[in-house]
Amino acid sequence: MKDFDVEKIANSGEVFRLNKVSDDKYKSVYELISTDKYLNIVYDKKKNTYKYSCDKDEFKKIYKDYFDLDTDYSKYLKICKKDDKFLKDAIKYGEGLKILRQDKYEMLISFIISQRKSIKAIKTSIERICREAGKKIKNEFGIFYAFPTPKEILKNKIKLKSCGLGYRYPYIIEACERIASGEIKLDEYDKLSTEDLLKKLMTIKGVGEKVASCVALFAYHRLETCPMDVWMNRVLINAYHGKFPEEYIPYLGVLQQYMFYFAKEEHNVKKEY
DNA sequence: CGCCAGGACACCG
DNA sequence: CGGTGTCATGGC
Repeated sequence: MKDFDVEKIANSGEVFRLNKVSDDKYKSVYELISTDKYLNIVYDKKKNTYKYSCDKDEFKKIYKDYFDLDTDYSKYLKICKKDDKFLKDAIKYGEGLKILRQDKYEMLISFIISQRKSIKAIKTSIERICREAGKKIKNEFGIFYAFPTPKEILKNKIKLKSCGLGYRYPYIIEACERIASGEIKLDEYDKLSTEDLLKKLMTIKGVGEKVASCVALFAYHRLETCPMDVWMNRVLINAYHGKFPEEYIPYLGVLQQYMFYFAKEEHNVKKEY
């Protein structure tokens, strides 16, 4: 399936608990843990198909939406300007990427952790807090750990100090306190405009514009939000002379995902664009 | 060993 | 408002 590529999504920096666990000539196996749910995904290389460990009802109810499978991304990507070689190459390179609909709370904590860390380091840090504070999941594939709820994080404060969180530790504790107390209701932010959503998220200590944008894009599916990290800043300066074209703005978050993935994987931002 | 990582914040002018 | 130093720690 060229319009849905789990391998690329797993490496795209928008989801941190989707990982390849085995790979041979015939198939690749991936594991996804989202909140407290486990999904095993087998990609058949010959048939070019995916097989999932859940039943069809659950897939339809949860994962179709989670992976945004009903959306034809060509409607976003066709706004690429004809003379925009960088985006054209990025779209081709990133074919199969999706903007997922992930859990709001999990994204918030994950991206607070993400600041000044590599994607690899983010993943290990998240796995550690899940192991220290998350519920144990046992199934036919093994033993896994759910993403801890705010209460579970607060209950295991001391253990979390050994998870490589560094200076982000107090940020996470405070965010969890405000969510657990009911002061912050992430679900209610659904009805806010994107501008107000970002403002609300940024009232949380440790959440600046970049982290708020990631949460808005990857959890609230605000496709116009464009997280600007070190890679996207290089893209903006080197390929767009400091300004993205106006017509990109409604879907800049989607386009950004292809640009980010292309730039990060190929390290080619400085070359010829 | 040094450098960078999907940055935020306090402080400054 | 925009610019600067500082903040822990893992990966490479």
